[in-house]
Amino acid sequence: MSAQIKVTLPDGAVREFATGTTGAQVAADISKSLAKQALACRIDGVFSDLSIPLEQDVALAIITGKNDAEALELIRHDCAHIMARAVQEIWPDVKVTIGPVVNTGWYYDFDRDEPFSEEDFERIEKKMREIIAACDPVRTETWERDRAISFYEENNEPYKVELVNAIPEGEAIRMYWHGHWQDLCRGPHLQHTGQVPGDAFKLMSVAGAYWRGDSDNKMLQRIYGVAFKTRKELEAHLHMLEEAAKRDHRRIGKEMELFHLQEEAPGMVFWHPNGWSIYRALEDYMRRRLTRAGYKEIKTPQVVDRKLWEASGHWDKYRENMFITEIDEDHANEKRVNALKPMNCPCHVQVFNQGLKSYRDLPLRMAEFGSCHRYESSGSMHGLMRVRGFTQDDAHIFCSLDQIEAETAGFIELLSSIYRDTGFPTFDIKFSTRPEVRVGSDEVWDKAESALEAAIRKVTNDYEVDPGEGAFYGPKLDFKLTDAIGREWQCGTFQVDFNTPERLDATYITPDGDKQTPVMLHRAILGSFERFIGILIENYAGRFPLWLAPRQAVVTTIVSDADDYADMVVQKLAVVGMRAEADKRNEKINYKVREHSAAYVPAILAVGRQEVEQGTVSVRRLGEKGQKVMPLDEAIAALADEALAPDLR
RNA sequence: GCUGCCGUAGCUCAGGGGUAGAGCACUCCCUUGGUAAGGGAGAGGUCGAGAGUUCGAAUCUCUCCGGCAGCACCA
Repeated sequence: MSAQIKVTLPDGAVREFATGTTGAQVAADISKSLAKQALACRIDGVFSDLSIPLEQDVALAIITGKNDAEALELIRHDCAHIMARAVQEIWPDVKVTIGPVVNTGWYYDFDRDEPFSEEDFERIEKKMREIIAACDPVRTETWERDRAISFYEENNEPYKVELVNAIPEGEAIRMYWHGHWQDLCRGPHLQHTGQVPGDAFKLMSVAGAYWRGDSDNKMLQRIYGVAFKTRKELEAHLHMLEEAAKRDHRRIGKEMELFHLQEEAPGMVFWHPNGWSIYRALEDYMRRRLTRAGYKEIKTPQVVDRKLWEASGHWDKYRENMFITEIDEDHANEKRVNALKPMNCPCHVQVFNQGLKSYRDLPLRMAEFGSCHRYESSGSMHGLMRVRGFTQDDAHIFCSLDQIEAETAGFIELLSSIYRDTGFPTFDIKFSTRPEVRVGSDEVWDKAESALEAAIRKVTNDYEVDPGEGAFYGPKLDFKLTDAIGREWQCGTFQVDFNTPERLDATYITPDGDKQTPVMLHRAILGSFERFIGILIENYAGRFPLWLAPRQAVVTTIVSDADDYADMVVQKLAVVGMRAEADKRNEKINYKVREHSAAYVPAILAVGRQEVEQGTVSVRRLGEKGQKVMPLDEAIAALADEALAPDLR
């Protein structure tokens, strides 16, 4: 009597079932083992629970552990719920909020007066394993809004009430139960708690997080966890984290004596000789690249009267991030307030404004290694990655609307080449278009956006569009590069600006003899030297290529009879422009090799009696096991060649 | 800025109401050794800063400064 529906499986097979049959029953019909392994399903492509009754003809795909990404998402999502249940079983008065899946695991935000400590983790994990071992069934129902609200009001879960109220009209309100424990959730979830591997998750950390991500709201406690399908994968992940920690630029910076930070100047870098050597190698390289690309380098003041910042709009919109200077009243001749520049753009317009400019001067590319200071909030600073005093590889291109496309294309080409040279062959592009609140006519925006997009297309079709995320003064491109362990860093930027030149009265004379406001293109490739060097340190894990390495070679003696010879070798290396030092200490060669290897010196040249007699050096390269005896001149020539910056080879 | 944690020798860290310890690094002595730690001796600290409690504080309390994780911020 009951109507039949047709279920099409991924292999094309069609089976008939009674209306209302669930995905789980279909799986059981196919095989017992599938029924057991089934985690969830896709109904006409929609990620769903196996307990949902099928009401019409559908395409059904059963998801098992073999469907990697989906299985992991399910496991992590169930982990979030199981953790929340464990927490509420241990501390019944804790309020639950939200618990989504994130890259390698999940988090769940709780409202609890007393802080969670990492000592609590063991207790929570134990409880989670009990819940998993119980194999409690998961079930789901769709409820009316009023019913859900009164349910959560009765259960004293105010955050859930707020969440239910926020669900848009027409969207289903799904209630889930993992055993006796209940949560509001989009789903889908596993068939029962026992499908979460009990030995492949771990609670990682606890931290504060604002309710709904708004700093005006109450701060909740967020517990992060990671989860995988097997214990082995969990262990591999934890191992990867250890390896990443070893690359931390703050740690390597200390080990290699590159730089330090101290509390008298929070967020400002004290560069040591080794770190400054990397900085200079990079700066010299960038200077050559920019010059060759048609940029003119300038230098502008760091301390500038507030009048200019008022004109640029920074005083109004950015003052809380600016360092304002104070001049001793007894010594100041005049009352004036200055600020350290947080950006270079207004200063560059001042340079542009000197003398009358013609359309023949455009495009005018003005570059500065601009030292900027921003009063960043205390919690946002992070080693070299986010600092208060930094140097941008900044430049502004003054051009006409018609020149935007060619300038964009030229920029992307330069940026790709520089990223390749510095060890980052792949990077992502994000294209941000006009926001709601903006300056400039739609016609001008049309032109700017299409010019930018056309320019990217010349390089790649692989870019992401972020609608509405552009600056109020123009559309922009952001460039994120990927390091050796797959992490992404935003460095480069390219912004079209219709606003600043007008505010600061920049003009040029057109072929018709009219005055016209130029377009200003803000652009950076490294972003800042500080941050980029931080990324370089982590990318290379301290093992810099020769052209960047602070000490490119150490010439170390085996016996003191070779001291003079070692000095001579260092001299020869210096003549070909290499950064080399002699190590004539009274230590065994084993000890010296160990020490210099640990300090990531790329080349160790050992000299003993044999080398002195034969005019050779014994070359040991970082990361290689043995060493190679080579004629001195040959060794030096090879090293000198390799030590050249990529653009000079 | 917010929540939590942390601040002891140059570095990594232990300790903890009766004014301090380890390893490495450092200095000196012996050792001239052929590719990732040769041996011995020595020196080194107002326990982040200030205030409070106490007979006594590095240890307990408070405030501040700085750091770490995350959140917020990053035109």
